[in-house]
Amino acid sequence: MNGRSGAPHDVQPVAAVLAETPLFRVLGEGGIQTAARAGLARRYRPGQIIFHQGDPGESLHVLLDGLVKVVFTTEHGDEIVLNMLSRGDTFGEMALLDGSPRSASIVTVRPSWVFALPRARLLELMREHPGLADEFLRMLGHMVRRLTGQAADLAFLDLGGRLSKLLLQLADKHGSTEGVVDLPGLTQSDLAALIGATRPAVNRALQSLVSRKLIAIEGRTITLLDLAALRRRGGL
Amino acid sequence: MNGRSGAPHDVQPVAAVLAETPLFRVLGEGGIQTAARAGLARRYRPGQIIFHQGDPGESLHVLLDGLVKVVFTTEHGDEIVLNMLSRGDTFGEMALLDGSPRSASIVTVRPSWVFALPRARLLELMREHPGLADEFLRMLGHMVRRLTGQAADLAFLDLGGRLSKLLLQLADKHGSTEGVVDLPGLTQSDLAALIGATRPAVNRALQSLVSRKLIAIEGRTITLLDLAALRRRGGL
DNA sequence: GTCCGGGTGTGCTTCTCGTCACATTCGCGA
DNA sequence: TCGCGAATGTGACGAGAAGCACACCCGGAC
Repeated sequence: MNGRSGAPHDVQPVAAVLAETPLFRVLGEGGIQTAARAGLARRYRPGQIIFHQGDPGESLHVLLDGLVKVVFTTEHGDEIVLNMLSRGDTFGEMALLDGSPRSASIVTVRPSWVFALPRARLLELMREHPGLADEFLRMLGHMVRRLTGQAADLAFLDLGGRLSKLLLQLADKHGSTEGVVDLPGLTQSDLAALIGATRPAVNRALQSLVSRKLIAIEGRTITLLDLAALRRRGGL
Repeated sequence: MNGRSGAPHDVQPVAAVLAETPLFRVLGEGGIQTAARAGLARRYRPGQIIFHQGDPGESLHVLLDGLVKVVFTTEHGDEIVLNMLSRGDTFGEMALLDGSPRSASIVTVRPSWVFALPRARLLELMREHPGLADEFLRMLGHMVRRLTGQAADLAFLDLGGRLSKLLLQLADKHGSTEGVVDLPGLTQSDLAALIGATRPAVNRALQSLVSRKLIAIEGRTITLLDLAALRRRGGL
């Protein structure tokens, strides 16, 4: 970190994170360096918007560090959080499928460091490395599966079930320690938007889990005490 | 129709439908013929299962004629209908992204005629016609958008709203006449599974729409009387 | 014709969860 | 250190929809 963050010059740290992602790993050492030089890294403060739903989309993004939420907004202003992303996750893939506008907004929750690769550069890379295209398709498959699962959860699980499942997922994907959800900046309103519920309802559901000793809350840190019971509650 | 339905020999009628699909249209006259010969067409009675969720998936399918539903089943046996498909629609695309098992089952609602193209054949075609790959990606983009919309609907619309929206979509996509949902074989249970609700609740919501003169029901035919009001009810 | 089964229309009860309203606490900046 | 706004914890109320039960209707099999 030399202060000139976002400059295409400090390639090494960018390449280091890209090497951790399933998508870019297939490029190999050289390809990753090329990719890192082909894009631009930028830093964002919490609460900033990386791009808006509806914007023209011309780049693929990789979250080098930090935490962001994927927010879908309806015509009436209702918001649902489709996903939380942390280090090594990619977003903005939809722009590469067709030229269509961004289907959701990306909002930072914590200070974040984001790498953006123009569509044209990525297509070049794909031409050179067919494995990249394969991996890209695998990503899309995963996304479709996750979305259908989310729809099924909304249809079949009650609020407590959805919340239990969400906590397990958050701890698994973004938790620093096993079985702990410690995500500064993530409010109960965010949790509510992730499971399609209201903030007061989420609060009550959390308290209910606390009283049954399935979780413990201190400040913004949620510790999962009874994983088995939570999984049962979440329909797993 | 010569009785030997499904034989790879009667290429012309298959090619005719393929030419109507956005995906295969890009192949041009010759490519479509090749594609039609590379796959297999089969006929199904109502209620049959074309493939099961969990099956290994090694082919892309095109619905040449008929009506099928895409059913996702949870571990507990709860079912949600993700989509209805009619003539010219494709399904089973997920198998081509990765080698993963089918993510949903396909069940015929009416007598259906289905074309199946093995994964390997499709990949060959894509190598020859790069436009096919582009079109395929566009399809996936559309699918992702539809799924996020579905999730948002489940989160924000009440049962009546989801039902209104569904009726508009069904009339638009599968209706024989403008503003009419005439889908023999499609039960109220199916409607319920499409919007994540119970069958009695759907019935009541339908009756409510009837009493307010937004729709009319005679037998299995639903006529949409007040499109504007339905759209409003469905959050459009 | 008669039986049977699946699909449809309704009534009733229960409970979840949205809505509104408010007190309390936390965290950050002046 | 104080103060203010945001985030959190609760209470009361009502609407919506699930669950359960049952009557009716219609079409096909025998």
